Amino acid sequence: MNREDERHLYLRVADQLRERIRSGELREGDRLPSVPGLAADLGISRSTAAEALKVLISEGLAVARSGAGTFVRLPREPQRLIRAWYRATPYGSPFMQDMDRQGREASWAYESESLTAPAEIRDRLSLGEPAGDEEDAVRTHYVFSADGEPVMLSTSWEPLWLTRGTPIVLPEDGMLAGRGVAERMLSIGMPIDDWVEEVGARPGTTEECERLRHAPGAIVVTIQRTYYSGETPVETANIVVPADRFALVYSGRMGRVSGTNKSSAEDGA
Amino acid sequence: MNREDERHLYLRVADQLRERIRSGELREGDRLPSVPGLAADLGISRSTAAEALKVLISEGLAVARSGAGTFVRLPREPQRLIRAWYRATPYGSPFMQDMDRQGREASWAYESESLTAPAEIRDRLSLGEPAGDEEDAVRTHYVFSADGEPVMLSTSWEPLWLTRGTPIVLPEDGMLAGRGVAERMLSIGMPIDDWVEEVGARPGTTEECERLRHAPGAIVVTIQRTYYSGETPVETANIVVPADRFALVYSGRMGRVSGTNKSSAEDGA
DNA sequence: TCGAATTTGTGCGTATGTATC
DNA sequence: GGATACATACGCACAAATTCG
Repeated sequence: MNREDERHLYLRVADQLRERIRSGELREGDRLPSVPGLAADLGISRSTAAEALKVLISEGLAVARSGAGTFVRLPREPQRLIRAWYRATPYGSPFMQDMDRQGREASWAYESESLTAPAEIRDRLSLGEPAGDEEDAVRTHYVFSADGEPVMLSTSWEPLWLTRGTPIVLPEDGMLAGRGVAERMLSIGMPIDDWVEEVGARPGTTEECERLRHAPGAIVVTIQRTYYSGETPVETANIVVPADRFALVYSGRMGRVSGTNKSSAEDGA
Repeated sequence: MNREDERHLYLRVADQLRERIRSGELREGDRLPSVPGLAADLGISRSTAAEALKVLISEGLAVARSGAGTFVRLPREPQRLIRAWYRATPYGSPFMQDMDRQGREASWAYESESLTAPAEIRDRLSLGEPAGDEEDAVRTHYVFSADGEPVMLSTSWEPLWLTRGTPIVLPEDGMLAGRGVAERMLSIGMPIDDWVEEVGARPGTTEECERLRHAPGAIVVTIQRTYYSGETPVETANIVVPADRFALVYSGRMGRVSGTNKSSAEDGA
């Protein structure tokens, strides 16, 4: 199965351990052979044994606990978060819909504040230069939970010029609280037409991992989402989900202009 | 500036080097001090000096080239890979289009083979149980490069029952070589209508990181893409991109059934 | 073209600190 | 407290890749 004889000793040892995990001999949470143990069993040096374990750790297949040992940590089958479906409905919050679909109980906590948006957000919301230190956006921090366990962080920004004086200035206030951005914006005559999401991944910050009750430095998937009403950006959010628990699902149709777009829909061959 | 006295020597050395990069003293492509050099200058052991460099490498701030040295590699603003746009055209390979749009020179290498698809792929292609050890799929490994640098891996699977006996059995053979799946499938009367992508992130495997010339264990974004012609899956691929270089962009319209879908379009209030 | 010098990578050995059980 | 385990730090030797005269 190996493409070559695998020149390096520590890689061969790593392969061997990986195989014992793959085969099911070593299971989630089991202790891997210790560094001195491996060294003695295989007649190799401790440094080399340690090197082999580091390979598995860097691949995310194991975690080391100082003083205790090195333990198998299998990647979980991730839950699917449906981010786009070509039959998507615009009502209710996407997160709620998803959890409903999977029969999990969704809940969330939030905290809103008006302030002057930072440069990156100004850009995404086309806010232009700040007028002195005037507050021009509402920021809301969300922590979403499924079955009581925190699973998603979101920081949402809405321009104040849009919502000032309307009943929906505060996202989680009034009749439409918890109904999602789309419905709220519709209520003030700004129906959301388009969305753009930019997806990336990075190690989570200490704060993010704490809030998600996650191991420090664990990988998170980040989404920068912006909603548009016509050409006007009406909301943007930075969303963070733990990568080992969630996969994002996008879906669409190819080769045709979708929906009734002003830029005339021709029929693809 | 350091939050603590930083107990460990190799971390202090790493901090020092990182600072020299941050300050601009060391620039993109510059050679960092060599292991023996560092050891001599700072009066530390070679192993510790090497350890310090490994920290920078794992942070993606440097790359080592065996025999040559260790070089600064500054994080770039991530390139945007456009995965979905509601004005998308079905012709040409998506990767090529993207690189064109960004004025980068795209190239790729590939390797095709027919074999019996593994369980996970059978599932995605609706292949059912394997008939003995009969080959029933064509697998193609791709390495895509931009400006000579490998940036994306893809393993594509196509069911043999579809393409056997047609001019497009081998993806990179014949007239339509390099034109992308959509065009090839169209040529045998299977136009691609729908796509589904499942996006996740994890540490790269040793092999993936090698192929991408990336630090071992660096974070990769994974995409599982499946193309459908009607209800029939005609291709599926596992795509891997380094997370520190790319962000995926998805975009769409909200609240309407897109395109002319057979499953009857009702008009949302 | 060849070889010498340099550099990273691997592998070995040892010792010490510190966390966990 | 004692045994065990990982993490750091030191030392050395050699292989393989690269660079340059």
